[in-house]
Amino acid sequence: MAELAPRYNPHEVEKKWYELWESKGFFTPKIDSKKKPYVIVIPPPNVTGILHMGHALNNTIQDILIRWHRMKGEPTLWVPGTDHAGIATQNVVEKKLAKEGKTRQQLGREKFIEEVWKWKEEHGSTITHQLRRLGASCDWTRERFTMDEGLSKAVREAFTKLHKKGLIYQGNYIINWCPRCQTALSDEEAPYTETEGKLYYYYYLVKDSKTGKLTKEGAPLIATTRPETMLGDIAIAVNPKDERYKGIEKKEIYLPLQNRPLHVIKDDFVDPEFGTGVVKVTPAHDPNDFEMAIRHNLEQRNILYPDARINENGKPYEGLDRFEARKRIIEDLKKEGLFDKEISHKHTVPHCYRCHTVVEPYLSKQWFVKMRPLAERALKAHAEGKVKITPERWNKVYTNWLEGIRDWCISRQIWWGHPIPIEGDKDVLDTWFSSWLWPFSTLGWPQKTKELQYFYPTSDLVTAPEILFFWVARMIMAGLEFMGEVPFKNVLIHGTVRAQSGLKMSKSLGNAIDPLEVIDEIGADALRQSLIMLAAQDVYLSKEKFEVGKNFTNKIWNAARFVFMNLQDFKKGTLDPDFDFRKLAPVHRWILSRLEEVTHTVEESLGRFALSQAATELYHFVWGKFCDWYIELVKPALTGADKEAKLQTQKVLFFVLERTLRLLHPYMPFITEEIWQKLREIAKDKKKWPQTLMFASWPFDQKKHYQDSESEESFRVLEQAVDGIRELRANLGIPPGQRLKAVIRPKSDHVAKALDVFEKEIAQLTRLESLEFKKDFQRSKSWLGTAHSDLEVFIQVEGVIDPEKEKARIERKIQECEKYLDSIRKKLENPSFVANAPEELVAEEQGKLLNLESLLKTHQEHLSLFSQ
RNA sequence: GGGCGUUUAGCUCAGCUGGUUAGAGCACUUCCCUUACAAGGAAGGGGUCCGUGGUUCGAAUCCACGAACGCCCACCA
Repeated sequence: MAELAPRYNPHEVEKKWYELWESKGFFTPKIDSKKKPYVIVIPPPNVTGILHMGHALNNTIQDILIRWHRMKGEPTLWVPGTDHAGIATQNVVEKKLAKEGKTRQQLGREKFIEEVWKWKEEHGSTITHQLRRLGASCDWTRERFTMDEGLSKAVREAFTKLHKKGLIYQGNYIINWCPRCQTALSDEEAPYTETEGKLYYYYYLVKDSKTGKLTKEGAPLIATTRPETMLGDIAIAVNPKDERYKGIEKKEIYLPLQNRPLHVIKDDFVDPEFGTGVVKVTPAHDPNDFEMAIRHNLEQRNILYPDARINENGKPYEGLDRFEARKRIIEDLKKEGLFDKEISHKHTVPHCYRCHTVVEPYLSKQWFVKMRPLAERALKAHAEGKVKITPERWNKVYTNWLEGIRDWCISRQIWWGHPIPIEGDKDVLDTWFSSWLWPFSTLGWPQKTKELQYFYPTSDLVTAPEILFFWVARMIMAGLEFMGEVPFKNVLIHGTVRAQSGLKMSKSLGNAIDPLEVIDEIGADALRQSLIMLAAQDVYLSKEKFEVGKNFTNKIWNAARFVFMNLQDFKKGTLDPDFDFRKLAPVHRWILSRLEEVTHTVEESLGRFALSQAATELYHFVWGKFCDWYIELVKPALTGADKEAKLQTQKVLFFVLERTLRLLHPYMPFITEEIWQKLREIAKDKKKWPQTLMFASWPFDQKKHYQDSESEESFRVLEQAVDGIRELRANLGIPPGQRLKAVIRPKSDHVAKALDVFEKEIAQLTRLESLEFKKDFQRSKSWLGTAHSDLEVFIQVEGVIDPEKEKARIERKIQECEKYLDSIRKKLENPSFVANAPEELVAEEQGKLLNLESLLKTHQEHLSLFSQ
């Protein structure tokens, strides 16, 4: 006979079932042309990654959707994989080499790439194993890596196609350059951070027409945040409408320190309000100046080596780091008497998203994708409703970005990545150039595989908002471009997981909670349930927040234990699916009606991606209805002599538990499978059951909606009656075991009728000696009562408590309370106590005060019972 | 400079399209180890739903303005 261990042991259970699921191939869907598949592609985590709470949330959501659809009988595919993460991975391997005293340059390119692959073989599966621990039901037989052969082929194909179409071009442009990683970065990879910087003012030089000498007299004053870039100045610019600088173009302007002649140009870009109204023009080191240089046909003068040291164009500062050069140049300007002032200036500075080094706008030859034509189709598809983003507000963010899209710099000067298939080019492609093909490259594209045909386009994409531009928007463009169809129909954007402090969780900040540690402590199900219940929006995590899930797991386990303990002699197996519920006793009809209701709300909530709401509904059904009321009500029938009543109860317990496990399974796959398998063992029609709960049918059925409003209404009255009696008992200090006589005065005939339905149950739950329903009950002194919306409840206190004595007892308590309160208040009103005592002590006293005040209020209310 | 989000109990947050007395978890108080569960059960205390004004028979919910905090985007040198 099946029974459950006194304690749920997540480790054992999780290992056992996951291995079985995976080894039996349960995660691999069968292609069935008659059925519409449900497909998700995983946002591939970095191959260097280890599972953090963001992943845990993201993948729990996906797994819930996947398991839900799988139970609905749809061929369900979740494609897993990892991303080669160019710069990140290269950094990791370089660090490893550094420990061995080696650099990648010493190794050479080929050897280095070998090292990376070696690293990948050894460590690359860390995160996918961690996903297994979480319970993720990915089809691991289809696991892909963005650098594996098939995907590399897809990348080459995509590049070639776009190149042929003229959508890929090469050119000298200002790009974001990370001097540490020594590579170009896309705009998205160079986020701006607000920085407290300086704005430096200094004079340029003008050639005196008489003496021919260079002087600051009559020369323009210029403001800049990056004085070192003056070494690359080609011109100065003013706004053509700026009256102050009328005729400036006739002057001969020279660059200080290098004493080079500069052009003077007029351009609308210059804002007369900012700084001095004169801009130094440095075409090779500023994107705006670059644009101006093109408009005015100016030379571009590069002054930096790739590592951001000054190059030979910047003599005499050659060899100095950019920030060192800045210092020296300011000093030299001061020496020459040209420096005017510096003021503090808040501005935003781009930083490398990988290493946080200040990014340098840098002129170099790079590859670009012309985005405008791609973006227009993506916008059109979105406008036609082919892709929907949830929550709704992200749709505008998406369209705004596409409308203002700029060309995408796709070449990177690193070694780890897809080589550009153009001869003689040493660059590799941006990592995202492989990820944007993910929804179809993983299914075999450019080959026309049957997988591609069947599973594309995918269904939903689940992701954090951070990569909406990086990834989601680009996938939509790629899908339309290469497949002629959007890659997914829905994008679900979930909240960001943060530490309690509001900061992003990160290892380096030491505020991270490791999901695996939590799984070790309380199990994957508890982690999943907690995360989902919390994740209605952004999640601010702390360890205590996992209590909800932990306690819930325990509750489910114990409820199941109770059921099993009472099914020992249960031979009749399952409740027939087409059993007529209406023949059952009201209490059974009630729980079945509630079960049906929760099934519908869960279905409805999942349908609009309100996963957190569905989780909360289930939680309250299991705990608040099934455990707190139904199990309690049903206990006597299970131990009583009425065999028919007992059997009926066993059947319903079995039925409700089994159904509930199915509803919970997407959220808590392990514990539900464990219990469900035990139910399966004792089921009469075991052979009809699927091998796993994963394949049990999802219990929602639109056509068969069982609702029993009569028993539900009666139950609401029962709750009021029971609450009323318990309230009186607790408030009057009557021991729980004390038998009582009670009278209920219903407020209407309707309520009276409802009361009759559950008369026995009311008496049972409140341990009554007798219970009467009297519409015209007149209270005498020996009865005390309380009112609820549909009824009033009275209990006889004569012989149970002495009302006078009880009244006196409460009055005494009130006095004690007041006395204590008084002493605390005095203490807190004493200024020297508040000033000198330790903070904790003061806080403690204040806490006591609040508690006592509430206690006093309670006592006073109890006292009022006697003066009704 | 634009855009978005958040503000509800001591703490962390639910509250979907406006509708009984605004909910949950944790914490707190009192009682209870009742044979599923003390990681539990029962009974409680605690809320001018950020502010102001408006729409409405009715507003935590809708609108306007404002405040605080947070996020995203943007070429002000």
